[in-house]
Amino acid sequence: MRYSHQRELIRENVKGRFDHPTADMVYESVRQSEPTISLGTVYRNLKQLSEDSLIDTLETVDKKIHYDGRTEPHIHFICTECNGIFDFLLPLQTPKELSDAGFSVSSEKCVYYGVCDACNK
Amino acid sequence: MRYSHQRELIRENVKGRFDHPTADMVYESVRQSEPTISLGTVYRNLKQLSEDSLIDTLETVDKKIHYDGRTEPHIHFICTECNGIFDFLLPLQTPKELSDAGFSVSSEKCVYYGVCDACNK
DNA sequence: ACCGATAATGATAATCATTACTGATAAGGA
DNA sequence: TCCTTATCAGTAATGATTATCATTATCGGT
Repeated sequence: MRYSHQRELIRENVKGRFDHPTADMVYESVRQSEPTISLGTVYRNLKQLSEDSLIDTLETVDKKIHYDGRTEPHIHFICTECNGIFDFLLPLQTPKELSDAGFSVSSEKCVYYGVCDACNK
Repeated sequence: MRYSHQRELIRENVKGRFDHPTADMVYESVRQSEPTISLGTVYRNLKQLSEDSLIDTLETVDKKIHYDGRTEPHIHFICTECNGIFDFLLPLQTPKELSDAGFSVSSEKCVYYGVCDACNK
């Protein structure tokens, strides 16, 4: 991947915030210091950075893709009242530990990624 | 919710299959027995059924919403080679149990849903 | 320091899953 | 049966994301 000033700004922006921004949110933020940057450039680079695992993605909130500067293992807690997204670093808190912290869990969704038995052969 | 023939067909279709279909896949299938059903009707009812927890959703595959007739707790395994979606019923298999079954896990994403501490007050 | 190949950009058009709208139909209580 | 209104079929609109394209920037080689 060849260096580019725009991509570096985008990477630094996502790495330096913890509000799980969408492409548009990153665009608005980076635009403050780089007013001529294009929305397409932001989309293109966010996708590229996540494909190279330099940033992470979170698709389970609304119809938008949210990006996450944290690359260490952690889980997300989504509040069904305020739609806020909270990080909980691993090792994984038990539901009881979460409820003690004031977070009442009503459901969870867990997805594993990997290679299935058929493709492993 | 008032009874409707179309909604019943849609519910039965999703409940009777385990390939995590998209709205379009349900549409094509239900259309076999109900040729005049509208795609908008399928979208409307799938959304309504999932909001009432009669079916489940899975948003983490591609840009489409996948629906799931299983409502009992289970996790999904997504193969990064063939994009297949596999169900693993709870109690949760350990990564070792999965690898023994031929499924090699490379990453996982876990989301809890509930009410955060601020909204609980 | 210049050249050439090509990756990356800005601007904008296209895509496509989903939602909204509209007039007609049908469920179900009075 | 009549009335209210949820639901329908058909279709237009929405909106996030991706593709296109002419121009610009990066960077290894000369």
